[in-house]
Amino acid sequence: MSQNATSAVNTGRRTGLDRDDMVAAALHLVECEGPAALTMRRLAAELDVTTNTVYWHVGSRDELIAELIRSCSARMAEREISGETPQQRIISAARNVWDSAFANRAVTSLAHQTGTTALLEHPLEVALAHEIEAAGLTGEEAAFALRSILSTVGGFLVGALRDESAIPTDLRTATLWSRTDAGLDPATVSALSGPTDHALIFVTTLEAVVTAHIPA
Amino acid sequence: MSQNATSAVNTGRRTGLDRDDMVAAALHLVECEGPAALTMRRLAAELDVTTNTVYWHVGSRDELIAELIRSCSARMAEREISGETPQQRIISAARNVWDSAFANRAVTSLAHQTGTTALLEHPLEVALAHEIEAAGLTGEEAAFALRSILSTVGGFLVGALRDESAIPTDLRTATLWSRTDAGLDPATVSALSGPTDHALIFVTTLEAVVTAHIPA
DNA sequence: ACCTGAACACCGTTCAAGT
DNA sequence: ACCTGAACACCGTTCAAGT
Repeated sequence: MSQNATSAVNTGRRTGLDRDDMVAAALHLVECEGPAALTMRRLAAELDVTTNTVYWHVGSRDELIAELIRSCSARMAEREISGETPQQRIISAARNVWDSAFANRAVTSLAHQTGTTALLEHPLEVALAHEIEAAGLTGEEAAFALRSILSTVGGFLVGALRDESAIPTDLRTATLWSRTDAGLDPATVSALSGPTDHALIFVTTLEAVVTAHIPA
Repeated sequence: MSQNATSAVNTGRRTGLDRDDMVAAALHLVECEGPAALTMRRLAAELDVTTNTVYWHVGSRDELIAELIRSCSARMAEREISGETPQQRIISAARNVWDSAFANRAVTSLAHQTGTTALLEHPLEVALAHEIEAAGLTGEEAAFALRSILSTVGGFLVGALRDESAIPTDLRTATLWSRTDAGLDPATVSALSGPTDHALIFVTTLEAVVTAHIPA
């Protein structure tokens, strides 16, 4: 992809690339072609170096990904919290987690696959924690509310970010329901065979969860 | 692992194995050594055959996994629903999804990684759908309630089934919170740095979601 | 119909060697 | 300090060939 400024071929040393360039190229790869495209060999090819050069700078694939997630973490946290009441502000903060995940779905999927979701969302979670404390909860109570809300967000995100097009037609949720014949109302089966408005059910459920955990 | 009954070495034809044996061995592998252990080569070695033999019987890795999930699906659905009121029975049915996922966490993780969760849980979802209809909801209303409840279950499952020991210490949720210094109450930070009682927050939140979506 | 040997095109990672 | 060539031990999958 990028050629060396110093005319000649990459023989010997000095590519002019550093760790940050590796991470930047990795992010570019993930956002353009998805998490699966991020392989060490592919990244090396993109940078016109050997895989070993990548290894020298980033250590390993896991470290590269951790660094990538870390670098996105701060950027994704730049979101405003709105609302008058504590409950409204908590809902707003939780929606920020949802919105930022959607705005960066490739990176979010990568984090999810590699178990680094907590790292990616931590700044947004801290913001949410502040709003929960502002509502009057601390300690175990605050932790309980935060974890409940975050799990709720996570559940809807998994459903909403799942790439159904990558799944064979006959294994898709809608297909499974359309083939269901277990004495359910045809209208119910029909509704379940159609598309899902993830954002709508998320917001509705989020309000219920927040109302249940946060004193008015 | 298993040797041929017919004395000699596997030269030529007839291993005496069929598609079901492949699926059974795959299940055994997943349950004993986790989803990552399920590779075509590993499975072939376990059965004392060539990878091609596996391919001949199951088609591909994706088909093998789909078949594996399908075979677990029915078995995992054998759960009773208890409770007097519609709400109680819905909560019971939702807990069955949770309980069966825990009882079969290796297979559940595999399904989750391969996008076949819907296939695995479908019978339990059908049972839940029946209880929702028994509560008086049909069509879009029933679908809305079902999807909300299932997403909620899914969110808590992701958190509860995640293998934290596979994540480097400094990327774990607890570690991230213990290092957080953003003006939060020390008691809150301390609580968030400790272990999570997934089952407790799940049950509490589930009740809130069900109450919000199902008329009493 | 059922199975093997050999190969293709990938992975992550490491070692010894070069400048 | 920084980079390459070559290799190791894996993947999923396919092709031609055997019985």
